[in-house]
Amino acid sequence: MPRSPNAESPSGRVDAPDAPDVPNPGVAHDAPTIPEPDIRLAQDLLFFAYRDFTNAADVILEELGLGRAHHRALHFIGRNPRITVSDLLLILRITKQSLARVLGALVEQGYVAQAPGPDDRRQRLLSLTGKGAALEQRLFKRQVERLAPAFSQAGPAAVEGFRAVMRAIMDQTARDYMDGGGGDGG
Amino acid sequence: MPRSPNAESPSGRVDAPDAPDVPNPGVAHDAPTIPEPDIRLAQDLLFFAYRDFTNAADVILEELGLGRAHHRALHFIGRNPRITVSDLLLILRITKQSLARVLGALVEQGYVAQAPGPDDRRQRLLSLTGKGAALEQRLFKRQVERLAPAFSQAGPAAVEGFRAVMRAIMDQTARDYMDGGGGDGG
DNA sequence: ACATTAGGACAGTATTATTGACTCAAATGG
DNA sequence: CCATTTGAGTCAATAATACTGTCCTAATGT
Repeated sequence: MPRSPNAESPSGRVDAPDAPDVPNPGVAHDAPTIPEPDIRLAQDLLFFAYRDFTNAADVILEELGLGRAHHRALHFIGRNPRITVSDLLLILRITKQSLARVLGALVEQGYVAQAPGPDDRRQRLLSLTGKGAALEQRLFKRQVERLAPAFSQAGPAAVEGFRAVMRAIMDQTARDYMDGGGGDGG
Repeated sequence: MPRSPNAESPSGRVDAPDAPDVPNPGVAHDAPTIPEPDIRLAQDLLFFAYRDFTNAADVILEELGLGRAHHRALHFIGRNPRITVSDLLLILRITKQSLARVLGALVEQGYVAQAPGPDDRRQRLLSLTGKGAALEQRLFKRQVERLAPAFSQAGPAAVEGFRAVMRAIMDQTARDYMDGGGGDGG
């Protein structure tokens, strides 16, 4: 099993926005049949852009003996303070055991704090410590250095298009996360 | 993709947040200082879109006992017939040993053929066999099923913007590859 | 009381990557 | 001709990230 066993998983925080003009997901009924070269180009774009985007923070991570998995956890905890372990697992779509190693290191090194849930004391609500927030800011800055010039250069209209396309590429579950409090209100 | 030791570029062009309104003669024009929420959003978009894009082909790969590394090699060999091993390494940015295992499996299972270079007989020019092209088509189809509806839904203008932004995110090396024969001409 | 849930832990394995050193054959240059 | 470099392959060891299955505790809920 290479990666994720399932492509879709029913998530918790589903705040269903009624889809606009999405007919049947998966099948383009009347779609103008995108030419193959356009798709080929998009494959390359996704590979190179994602690779170089993620590479941006690697120097800092390596200094600290952390990896990208730690960065991802840090990012999503920072964006969702007091998130439960379960909800974080749903976002990352990795197994509990995979997260445990990464999260354990982050807690042990004082980047992430755990607090018992007020309603359910079994929960360990995750938040960044001051140290964790500082590191996340450092990592974030590196990615800003890559993304901001790209956005400026491409212009606001292009950025709008970028957002629309990227959003349409991901699954409904991920769209739901982004619409519901994920990252902007939680 | 766990990590790469070489980040390859501190991305020379960095606009300092401390120096806001300085006109920048070198590049297009000065950045209107992209708001942090826009960058945060883009981080999430890149994570989810890339994840779900790559997941699309996983079912087929798993059937065949192959991984994403095999898919990437298959993709870039398909797009660059008779590519040398060295050039493939430059595109993928992995080590010879990492490629060797993947490439060995693809050759052994008859997906990729090696031919001695006509000018330099040390080279083993890589191409897809019929079987390899068929598999690549199958994998490609899965990704079309994810990308084509996204493109149709977002519209041509959005796709243009998507391309501009993604292109601007990657390093110069990758842009050069895409401009030069990479993928469309050889 | 009992089943379920949240979280953690242990043991083992797979994939993809890394480094370093080494071989071999072909090309290249004094 | 011979020495060096280069393209490719290989061996051995290791790291990071992920997976599986199983078991455990404590809190919840019925």
